Amino acid sequence: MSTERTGGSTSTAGTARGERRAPLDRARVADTALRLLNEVGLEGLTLRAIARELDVKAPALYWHFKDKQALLDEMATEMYRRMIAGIPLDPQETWRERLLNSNRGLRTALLAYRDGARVFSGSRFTGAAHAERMEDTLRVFTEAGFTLTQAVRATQTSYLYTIGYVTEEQGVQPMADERREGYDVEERARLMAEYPLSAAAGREIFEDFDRHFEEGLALLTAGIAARYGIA
Amino acid sequence: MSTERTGGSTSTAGTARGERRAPLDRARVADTALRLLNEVGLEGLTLRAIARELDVKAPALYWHFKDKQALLDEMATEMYRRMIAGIPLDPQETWRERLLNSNRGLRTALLAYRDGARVFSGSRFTGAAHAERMEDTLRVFTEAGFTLTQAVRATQTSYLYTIGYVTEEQGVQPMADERREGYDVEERARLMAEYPLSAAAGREIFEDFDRHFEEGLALLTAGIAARYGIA
DNA sequence: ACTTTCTCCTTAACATCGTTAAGTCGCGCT
DNA sequence: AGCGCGACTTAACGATGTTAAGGAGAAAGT
Repeated sequence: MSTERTGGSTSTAGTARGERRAPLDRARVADTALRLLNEVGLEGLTLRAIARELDVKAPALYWHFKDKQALLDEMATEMYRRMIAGIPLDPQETWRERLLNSNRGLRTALLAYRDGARVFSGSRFTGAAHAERMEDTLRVFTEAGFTLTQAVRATQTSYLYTIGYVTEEQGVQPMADERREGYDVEERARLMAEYPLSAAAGREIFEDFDRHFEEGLALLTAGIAARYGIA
Repeated sequence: MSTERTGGSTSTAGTARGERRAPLDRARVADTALRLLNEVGLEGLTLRAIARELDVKAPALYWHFKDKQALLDEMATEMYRRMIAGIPLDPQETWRERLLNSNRGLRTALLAYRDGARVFSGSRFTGAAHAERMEDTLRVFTEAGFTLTQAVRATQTSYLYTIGYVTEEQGVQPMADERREGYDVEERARLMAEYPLSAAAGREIFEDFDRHFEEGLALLTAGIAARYGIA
């Protein structure tokens, strides 16, 4: 989506003439791995599959990454970069807008990749590239009257809610169109016939993810405003 | 912790005399696997290691579980059973107490096992054993004046927050005493010298997990009370 | 111009993993 | 006595992450 493409993509055909393929770098590998992730999912994302996509053999990846986790870390970092590129930062935002926008953007970014939430929460950022946006968000909050402690609590709590939400969401619905088996709402209701409230709750848990995510965010912003006394 | 133990535990010694070992069942396997989880972590929890602990060979587990995921599901279900056993349900509770108690209990239950949150959130309950407690909690909320929709939103949102919180917490601190490398707060502060707010936020993110978890819960309860107009 | 060094990748191999197929051994039943 | 079935074992398969050793070609040194 972002950087240029060079090599032949489809298979093991190799470069056509004697032209040498440009050497890999971490960004190209991470980019390709993210594309592949959407086709095969996290459990299908093997080093050999990634290497094949790059027209290279698996051990070549160890020249650029010390192990698979380091590659996953780079993927998470790239996901984050694309996320903040999709959320332009407006210095005029209120803290509410900032909180809503960042968490909506985070959810969208995670949903953009199959198993995105699991990749993201199982990895750590490489470098300190994420600090700039964090700094700006904390500034928005402190200038709105929050103490730094309150600002961190507010943003961190909603961040963790979003991660938890999307993790669960992608467990039920790996991609926007397909649904994982074993989550038929009606069958669940039949199984829980003895527990009417829980049975009815199925629809509130396994459907309408967009709306329910928003409601959770609304609860959080209401709580932040109420507890910290900032409108 | 809960059921009786029979076989020799330490190694491959086998039963002493001609006495035959009692046949396995799902509960014994799950119990042993949970104990082993704390010693070796999720990535060390192989079928062969579990089998060894049970004085059995790995393929024997396939008599009781269709695959490894089914065993992990049973482990998650057992974690849940032990959790609700640790939180006696008091029908006199207010919705606030119920919400605080269940989420504190959930966090404690997840922290009781290395990688507990990842095991839990990656698995699904076997059967409908969890419905009883869910029903009771929804009853507490609806009798307090919430609509069913509101009750589900309130409990689900805090549930997802807790899962997200502990997942992150165990990423930094796999067990109560040990800390994973790469999370030195002071080194992080030095790396983020250009971003003073973010640097200072480190302490608010990577230390004092108990207190910060509580603060997030407080934000949520405040938000639920405010948005749904129920004291 | 020749050699050395360095970069980036390949080939080969290892230990380990989840999983399946086929066989085994004792127990209860008829 | 023979049979069937429950509960395992032995053997093996393909795949995975990872390491060791080597090799081709560009860059650098003298």
